[in-house]
Amino acid sequence: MPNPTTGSSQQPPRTRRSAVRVVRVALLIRSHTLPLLSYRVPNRLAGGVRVGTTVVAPLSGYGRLGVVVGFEREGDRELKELRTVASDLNLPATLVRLCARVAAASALPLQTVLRAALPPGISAAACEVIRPAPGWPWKRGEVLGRAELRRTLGAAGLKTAEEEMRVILTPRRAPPRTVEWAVLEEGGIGSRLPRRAHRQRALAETLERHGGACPTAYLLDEAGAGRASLRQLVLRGAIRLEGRPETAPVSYTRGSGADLASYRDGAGRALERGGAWVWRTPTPQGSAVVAAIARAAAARGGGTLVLAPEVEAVERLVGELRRLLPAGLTVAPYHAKLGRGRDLLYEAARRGEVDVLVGTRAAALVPVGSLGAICVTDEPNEAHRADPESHEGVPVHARDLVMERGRIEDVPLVFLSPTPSLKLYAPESGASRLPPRKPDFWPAIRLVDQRGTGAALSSTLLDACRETLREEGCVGVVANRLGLATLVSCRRCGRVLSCPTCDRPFALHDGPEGGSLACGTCGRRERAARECPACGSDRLGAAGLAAGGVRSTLAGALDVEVDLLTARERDAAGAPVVVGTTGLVLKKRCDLVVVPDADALLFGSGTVERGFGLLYGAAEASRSRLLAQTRSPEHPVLRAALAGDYEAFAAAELPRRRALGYPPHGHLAKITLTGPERAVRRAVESGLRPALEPGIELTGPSPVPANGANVKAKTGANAETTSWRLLLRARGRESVAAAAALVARRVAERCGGLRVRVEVDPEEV
DNA sequence: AGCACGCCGACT
DNA sequence: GTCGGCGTGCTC
Repeated sequence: MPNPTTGSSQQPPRTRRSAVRVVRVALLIRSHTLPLLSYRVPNRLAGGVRVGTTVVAPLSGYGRLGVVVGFEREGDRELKELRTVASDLNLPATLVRLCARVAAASALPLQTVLRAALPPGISAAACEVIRPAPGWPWKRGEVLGRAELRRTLGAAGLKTAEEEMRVILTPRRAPPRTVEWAVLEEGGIGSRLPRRAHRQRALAETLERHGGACPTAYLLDEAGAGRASLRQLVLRGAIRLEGRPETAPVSYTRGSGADLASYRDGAGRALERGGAWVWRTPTPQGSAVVAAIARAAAARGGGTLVLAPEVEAVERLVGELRRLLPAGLTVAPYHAKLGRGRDLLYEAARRGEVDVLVGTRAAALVPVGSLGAICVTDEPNEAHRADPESHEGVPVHARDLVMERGRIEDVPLVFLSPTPSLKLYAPESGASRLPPRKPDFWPAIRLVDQRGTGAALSSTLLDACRETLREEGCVGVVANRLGLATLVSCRRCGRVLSCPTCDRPFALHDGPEGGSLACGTCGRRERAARECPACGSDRLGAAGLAAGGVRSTLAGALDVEVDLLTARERDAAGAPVVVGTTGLVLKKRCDLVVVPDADALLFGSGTVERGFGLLYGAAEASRSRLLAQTRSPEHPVLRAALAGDYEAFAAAELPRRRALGYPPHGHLAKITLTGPERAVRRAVESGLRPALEPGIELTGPSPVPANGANVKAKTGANAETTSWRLLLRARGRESVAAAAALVARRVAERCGGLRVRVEVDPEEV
């Protein structure tokens, strides 16, 4: 069978005579059901068309941007011709193959993945006037939007104009933006400034330090001056302002490389042997390990692609790499917040001008000239996968994406984390292991057995906090649940107040009139009840450790200011005690880290694997001591996490995963259908179940409350249209993905009222 | 019958 | 993404 991305094996396009005649094209329009289409290559374009060439091809009369994804033998079918090639958007053939694999493995349309691999901000509607017809208001060579052409020529007129090649679609990179620069005039300023003009002097000095020219945005920021001072300098004739084309934010390293020696062997070994490697390295050593890998790659003449989970981590890493790597290498960040600069970086990386490209998952598909290594930091982090709900980027974990990329481009991969995901650590994943690095420091651990106590915060815990505060240390308290309490129950009959739709206990949130009840699953909010709905008693009591409650209890007991740190709020910044969610509290290092409910962290929400990582991270974030309260002090996962013993954890969990058929031993796809129950059931029973291949197991549909209030608002879901979950399980990843893709296509084609979303191998089910 | 509207499938 | 076909349902 001919491979769709490499072409038929019968007629390899080698010489001019056998140049490609017919190509398979993925048109980049927002339609999830449009198949790949075939076009004839006109003689004038023959030779310039290969896999990865971006082309303009007609579809219902109009030109469309597309990517050549394969060849085909000439048949007897009448085919339309390609119109032009848009050569400054071409993708490397290897990247197209990667996109095809990613699409197949994730049940996503190839078009969606290709779009993510193209430079951001393409103007796909720009048309160039080639041969203006008599009477046209435009001159030859003029570029204008398709909308304007249509307004003047009409729909039919535009079609004819395109067919006669009077105008052609010219998809192009985002036009370069100009930024304002301040330039020192001849003769400088120096003594001519009045003595009191501090700001102007600061500006002038900063400008001189930058060699006499600098973008004004940086200049004002660095000198701490406003535009008024800048104006003054212009009026004095000391400087002038001018527009210059924006440049990619590529910077040079300026270190010595001296701190990297101890990681040289590991990095060298991975790059020498190639393939995928897991390197268990303590989080604080992460930057140095990345630097060592980048250095080893540079020594072999290759660039390095580094992936970090969040923008903030990317920027931090760029700064540290500049400091750690020997002078003379180029480093650049790549993430969505760069705006237009991202497009320039894409181009610089493609031309091989960036030695180390550090980016978020958006960078995983960026072409990098002479790529020598790929490095994924904080590998198990879920932020490495785009939220499938947001429709931004490819909802595939960067780990899985670069695994494929490494294979196709034959580039060594190194995955870093002290607690790698088990699906990667399992020997069956194909990743080899480098000798793990020991943490430089591990805190003293104190485990408080809470069995048989009613107190939420033990006296041991409070004493430990007091002691740390006496020594002027800081305390970080991990409480992942928001609100004052995780549940409200009746003290008389024991009834737990729960959400009527989700049947999960309500959390108690702060607010007027006794606060409100909030459902963590669907986002439902209610006024806090005064009486038990079951027995009418007014003896309702709140329980369960939540950030807000822990904070007020601690503030009262310790008599200090306590900062609450959650995604939403942060007050009392700089307080000696911080209570908050793991991600935020563990970012800052504390002398004492307190985990008041280790059981909730480990088993409360999500997988045990994630809980293990969080607890391990809590220990890493401590500069001196860690205290954890638990009701299962003997639990092996808890023990392993607190002892920093990942190997013991993996040894216990890996056989369990194998037995359950979790990745990489088996694969699953999570399919979410949104719509009325009857339509969902009909679609599943008549359309899907009979179409499944043997060996693929289907469970569901089971109702899933839309996750969070914001999702509900976005999708307009209501009581009649809830979401339904289907799970597909099979041994092979490709077979679940294929089945999931089939489901998605069938539902999209036949069941108009339903929305489908597919996630292959989600991090959590 | 005549027309507006919306859904569906084709487009290469 | 764009278009035409066709069915539904409403109006003259």
